[in-house]
Amino acid sequence: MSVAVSLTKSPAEVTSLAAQFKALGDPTRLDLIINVAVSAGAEACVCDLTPDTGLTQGTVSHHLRILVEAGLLERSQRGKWSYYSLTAVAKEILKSLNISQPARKSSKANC
Amino acid sequence: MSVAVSLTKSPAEVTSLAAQFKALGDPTRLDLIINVAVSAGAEACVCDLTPDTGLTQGTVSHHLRILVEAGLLERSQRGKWSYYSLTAVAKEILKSLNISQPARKSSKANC
DNA sequence: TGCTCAAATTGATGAATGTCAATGTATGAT
DNA sequence: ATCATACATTGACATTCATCAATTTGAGCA
Repeated sequence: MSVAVSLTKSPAEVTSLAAQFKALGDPTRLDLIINVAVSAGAEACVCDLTPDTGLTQGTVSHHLRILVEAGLLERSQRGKWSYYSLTAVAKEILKSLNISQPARKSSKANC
Repeated sequence: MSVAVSLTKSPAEVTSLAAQFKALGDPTRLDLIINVAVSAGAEACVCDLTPDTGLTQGTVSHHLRILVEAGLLERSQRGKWSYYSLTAVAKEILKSLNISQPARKSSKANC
């Protein structure tokens, strides 16, 4: 019998991990994630996130979709607004990067 | 005076972090990093890494260069061989992913 | 029923990326 | 000096990607 215990990831795990890294590998998306993390209630809507990026609303929506598909953000629609929040995976990653959520932050709602 | 302490990253830090995530965001490169991590002596040469990828030697060399430029791998040439090993940053990231280095691993040297 | 606003989607475009085949470079052996 | 080996680099090509402008969807309100 083999006593060797593999500490590596399975091919499927590697693929999934790489996809998450890829999603975080764009400065705009990493910034979006961080902005969500430090937002009041740990969630933010597109209209709050868009101005900081200097990009078009459509482009920001596009990036948010990529982050959702990577399993890093969750979308919840309330009324006309879409609120994005961190998934457990994203929280884990940010924690290891020493990006915690502040006790409180001014909620600069724009919409 | 402001009592608020920013827990976010500076723009430069975000850019650098995103670059590292981007480097890890390719399945081949993530696989290379993991293979280096689990190699005997925590280092590996191109001829050992290439067969596992199923890619051309030139392509693997290309990916390794990207990982070096991202600050995730270090290159040290000894004789005809280039040995790649993890940087401190890469070790940190792998540790948070629960990818540790095994106590020992068969060194399947091909060259 | 319209109207307004937030967000998503579509189509287009230029830039970046992954890959290979081929070539170049440097090191060690004969 | 010549040759083989390990690796890096170059050029080409197809694919993916980030972005914008414009349009569409969908929800609440007058």
